[in-house]
Amino acid sequence: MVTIKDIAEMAGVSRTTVSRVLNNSGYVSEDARKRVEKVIEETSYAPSEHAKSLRTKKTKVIGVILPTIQTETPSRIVTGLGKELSENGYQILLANTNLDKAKELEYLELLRLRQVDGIVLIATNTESELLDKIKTLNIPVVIVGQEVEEDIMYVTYDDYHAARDLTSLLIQRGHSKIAFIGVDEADRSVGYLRKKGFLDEMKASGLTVEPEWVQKAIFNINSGHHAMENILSKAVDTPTATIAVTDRLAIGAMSYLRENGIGIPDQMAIAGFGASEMSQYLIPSLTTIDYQNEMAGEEAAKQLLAKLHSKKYQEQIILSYRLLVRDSV
Amino acid sequence: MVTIKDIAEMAGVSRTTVSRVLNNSGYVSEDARKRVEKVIEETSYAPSEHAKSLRTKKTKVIGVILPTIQTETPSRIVTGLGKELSENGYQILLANTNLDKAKELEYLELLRLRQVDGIVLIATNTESELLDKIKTLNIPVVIVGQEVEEDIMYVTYDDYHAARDLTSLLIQRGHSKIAFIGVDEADRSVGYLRKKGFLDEMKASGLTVEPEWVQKAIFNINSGHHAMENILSKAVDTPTATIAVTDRLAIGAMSYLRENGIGIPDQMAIAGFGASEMSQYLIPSLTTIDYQNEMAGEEAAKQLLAKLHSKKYQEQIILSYRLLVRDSV
DNA sequence: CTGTTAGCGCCTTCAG
DNA sequence: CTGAAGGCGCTAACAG
Repeated sequence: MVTIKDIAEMAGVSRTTVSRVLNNSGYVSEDARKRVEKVIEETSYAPSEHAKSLRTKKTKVIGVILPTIQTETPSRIVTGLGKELSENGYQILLANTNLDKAKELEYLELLRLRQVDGIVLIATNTESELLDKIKTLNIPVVIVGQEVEEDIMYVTYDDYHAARDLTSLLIQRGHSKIAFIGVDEADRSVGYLRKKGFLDEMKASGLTVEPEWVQKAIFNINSGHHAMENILSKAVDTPTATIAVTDRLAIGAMSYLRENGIGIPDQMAIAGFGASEMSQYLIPSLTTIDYQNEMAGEEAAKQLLAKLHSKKYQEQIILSYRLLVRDSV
Repeated sequence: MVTIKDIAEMAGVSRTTVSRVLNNSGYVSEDARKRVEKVIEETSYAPSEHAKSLRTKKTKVIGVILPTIQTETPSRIVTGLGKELSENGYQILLANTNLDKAKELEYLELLRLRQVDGIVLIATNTESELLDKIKTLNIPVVIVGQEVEEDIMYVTYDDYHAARDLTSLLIQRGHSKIAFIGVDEADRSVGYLRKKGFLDEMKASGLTVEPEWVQKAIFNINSGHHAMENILSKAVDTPTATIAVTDRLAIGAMSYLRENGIGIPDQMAIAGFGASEMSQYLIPSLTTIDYQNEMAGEEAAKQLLAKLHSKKYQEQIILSYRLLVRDSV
């Protein structure tokens, strides 16, 4: 393995000088620089990142913790992160919890040991244990997808108003009996805020919501199927529209409707969240909310990079959304 | 930051002894071990990975190069990789080429500089430039998704026979005019082998294939839509079945059929590859090939770990598949 | 403009 | 069973 020492000897200078041309720091004569660069070129030498990290305490690595990589939202976020980070010479160390909440804490610790320069946490909860851990970490952390206390950086979406808008759309279309397929409220963004937006908008329009219309599901297609079954079998007063907090839940719900010959949107309108790629190819195409996940990833990267370079950047970001009105309503 | 030196002092031993208990190497008296462990516990000390790497030349990091993270196949592979690797104390450094082939080479080099212990390349081509680079790398590399020369480790799928089986199924169902939506043959697995399987099976059954029936698409849903349009508008003799080399292409094709009131499977049967999650929720549900992508990831990890620990493990793996016969044929 | 010196935190002979 | 010493490859004062 060729090291800085070899380069120095071959170029007839000291290691310091080599280091200087490597890092573009301090003064180096044009002559010396040329010689060093030539040798570096010839040997295709590249400095050891580990030795550098040991010395500088910087690693140019960002840890990314995510709940799953099998779902569109986190994948898009990581794509956005990757773009922005790689452009700036940073790389991603991936930590996949596979939806195991305990692993979030574990990985936070692991990434600290790895001395990553920063961490992006694609969060599904905002428990205080997690937030406390983050604060003790002493590494810049950005949370994506959840709004948290003011002293932690985050980038999230305006879930509350998205839900209100979507509900409002259905009401405008003449629906007054609207069902809701949600998820656990521990997920503040997806579980709590989307539900609150729905309920508030219903209330603001003077509409009531029967308890049976509100179902709690988990994050998969089958659960949406099951939830729709519950709504239709248990509700005394059958709703004419349903909002599901993710497109996958909406897809599950649609499959139940179709199996039972219930027309969409005539007998049951339906809408989701997330603008999944499939949503436009469904029959009928699904009305949904488009969050710009890739941009969220890019913003998170920018926040982190700004922090690492001691620059100013907005530390709390709430991104907007687009309502994609399609044939399912 | 607490270092091995601090621990040594606090425990009243030398750094060497601390190192020994840390790595479970050499002899340490029960007494000394206890003291050291106690101090480590109290200080929640953890050794610096960088210092360790500098010394040992091992990093416990595996680089993963993939074409995109937004598609199910690579996501599943990474999930499988992650499981197996994290269980063995390895972590993943992610390199996303975003389908830019030039970046494969670039990242290979970058990962070498990072001194990763091994590399998994989820490959979409087998160009010699790539393979040559891999051989000069001097780091264990596993290729996933392509079959390559015998001196490189790989795990891939039996694309050829999968395609033959699928074609055979359609023929058994009475189809003799079968169209094919493929991709560029530079992707040997998806582009070349699946096409060859199709053609060989047709030939073996004495069936001919009109040139217009064979379309070349790219990896997205719209391209499948477009390909189906081409097939139906250009073919003199209209086929009664279509095989698409990915589920996404099949979904695009289905959407074209539906827009044009062409019944599936009555007027046009259709089948895909990949067992995407959506495939079972489509109307009609899509006949497809289930490759066990997560297992492929796990196998790749095992190959790499075996190599790193100088153990024996099969270096060339071709996984089988399951044919999921559903309503679209 | 350049080189010397001194570590960063760890592991690994080599002597006890 | 334990410790001293050296060095992995690099950067950062500091002194020319």
